Amino acid sequence: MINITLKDGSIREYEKGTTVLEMAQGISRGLARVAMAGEVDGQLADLRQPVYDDSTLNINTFDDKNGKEAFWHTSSHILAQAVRRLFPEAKLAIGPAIDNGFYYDFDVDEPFSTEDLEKIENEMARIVKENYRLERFELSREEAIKLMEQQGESYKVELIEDLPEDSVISFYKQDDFTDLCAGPHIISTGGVKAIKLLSVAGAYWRGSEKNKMLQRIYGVSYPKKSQLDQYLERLEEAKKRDHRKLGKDLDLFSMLEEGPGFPFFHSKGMVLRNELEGFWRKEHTKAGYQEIKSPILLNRDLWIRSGHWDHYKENMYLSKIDDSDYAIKPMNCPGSMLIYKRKIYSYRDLPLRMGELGLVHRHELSGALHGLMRVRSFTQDDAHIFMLPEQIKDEVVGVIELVDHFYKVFGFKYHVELSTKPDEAMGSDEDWDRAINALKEALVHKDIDYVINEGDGAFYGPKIDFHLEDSIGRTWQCGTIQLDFQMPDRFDLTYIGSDGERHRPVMVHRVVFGSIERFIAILIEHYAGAFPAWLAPVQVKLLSITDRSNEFINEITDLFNESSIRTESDLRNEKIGFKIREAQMEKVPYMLIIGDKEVESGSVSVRSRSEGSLGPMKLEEFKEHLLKEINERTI
RNA sequence: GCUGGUGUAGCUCAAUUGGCAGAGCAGCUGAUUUGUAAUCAGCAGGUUGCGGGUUCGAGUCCCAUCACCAGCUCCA
Repeated sequence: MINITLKDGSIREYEKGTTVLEMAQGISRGLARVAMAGEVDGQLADLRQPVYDDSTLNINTFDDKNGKEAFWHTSSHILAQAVRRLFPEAKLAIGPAIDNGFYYDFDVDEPFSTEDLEKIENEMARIVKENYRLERFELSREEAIKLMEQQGESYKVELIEDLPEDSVISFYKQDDFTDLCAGPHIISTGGVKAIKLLSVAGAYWRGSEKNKMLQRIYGVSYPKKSQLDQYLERLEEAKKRDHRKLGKDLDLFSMLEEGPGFPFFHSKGMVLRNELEGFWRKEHTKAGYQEIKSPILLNRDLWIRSGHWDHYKENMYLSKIDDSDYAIKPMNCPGSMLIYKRKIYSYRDLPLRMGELGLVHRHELSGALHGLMRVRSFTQDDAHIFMLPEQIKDEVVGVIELVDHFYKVFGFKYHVELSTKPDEAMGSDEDWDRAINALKEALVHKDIDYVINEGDGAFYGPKIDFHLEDSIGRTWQCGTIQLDFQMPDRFDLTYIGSDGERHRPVMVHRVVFGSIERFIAILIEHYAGAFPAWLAPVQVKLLSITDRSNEFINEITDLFNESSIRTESDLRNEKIGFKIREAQMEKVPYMLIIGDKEVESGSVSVRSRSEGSLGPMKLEEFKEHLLKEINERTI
């Protein structure tokens, strides 16, 4: 007999070799019905897996990450089986579960069409209805290769050949369809009640453009139809919020053929930029930053010195001036380095925080461009902090506090990731350990949970990334704090220590917004274009009922202008319903309706974008209310 | 950059097998002076992304090119 510790801490006895599913059934029939995978001693386990030793057990349902993975993994097998039925000549590559669903790569002569997707989806529904059990079996390397060769699956053979010597080679079989797979899977195909194939796209075998382009089919599936509908609704909602559409509708910016990847900001988009930059300046001054501005165009020698010429040239825009090579900056750091080097610093001068809203240009691949999210020219809210080694923790804490403050203003939740030393890295192990520990200490000090990405740091230093979550649950990486062991070396930066000797300062490179352009894109989608008053391009719109109120409206406009409230008036000879409709579609936070009544009483009739009519208010009272809302940056 | 798709009026979209490029909204003009999400009428708006080709005839078919979209890759 073996002892199994359950999630609630209770211990149960089972026969050796009892499977995870049997245990789930023993715990609760309800749980067994929704079980999709298990965790044995924290290791992801298949439901069919027998357990031979004392272990801890956790049953995963669709609500758990592991459960989803098993579910979507099975879905991808159903997809592959359906494709094999309809297109017997298709070769299978790989088919994993992803964050939101699954995909499978196929090698076929003809790309799949939309009609094909429909047929495949129907075939998948049939396989679900036929409710095959997924049987797991293991083979030796030779047998595995032989089996896959028999089935003509050359990609699978390649995968098996690349597996480590001692690895278990497992297969899953449903009906007459067998696929190489590590698992786990749900018990039978019948559990996948709702499936939607979303798209087909080309994808290289093993992600390398040197390899053959395969056809990748993406899909999602859920245990219940209602969950699928909910997911599809969320996709629709995301589409409605697309910043490219709203950017056009709200007249914020445009992307033109004349400058692919180079955004044009319209006056309303500039209001957003200026507000964000103003907020940034104010908060950074408070936090002890100096602001600098370095040139956009700098000569080749600098880029050689910074290392960009050797490692980043493909992405840089180059120019020749008077027979010398120049490049447009793809990053701001070299400029900051030069400013630092202008002086000799004492250890008493550190930490030195130099901020720059720096316009950078990078030649991104044409296929990578995406609205304001991915552009070729953008403004980083950069800053470089030069410090003593023992100041790392305090400085990082300072940046964390700044980032936290910024994201809270916009109502973003966020999570943090810490990336450690990669295989190829510069700097000694001691430097890395000390730096990583300082980063960890800072996070612990601020009581922030974080995920560690082992070996995912840049070769020049470890980093902390901030991933913010928007109003419909998508995450975006924006802020980063990056330690850099390389730049101070390359530019031979020094400070004079208390011992009178020259020392190398530690440098941190950090951004809060990431890029103003991308941040604006995220804000547009986060707020669905309905910006809080402090950001709204037009904060209040004055709507006349008849032209008898024009004079009063002009007086109000002057009054608001004096307080820098962004005001527009609509004096057209139109019905009030029509004016309200337009102002509403422009997502103006407040509308003031001004007719004879208001002129007479000197009051305004207030309508809020979100709450509708608020009734009459004294003019001064409304003004104070709005100013308070703007100054407090409330939502 | 690669694979597939798309490109028609300022915007959203129509146009049978290749056969006179059309509608709504926006714009302009006129009427209407209106109370919380669309007042009515009229007018104007186009080298169908750009360049070639096939054809009696091309928005439609072919070639090339640019941009965009979905992915791959990369990343703020």
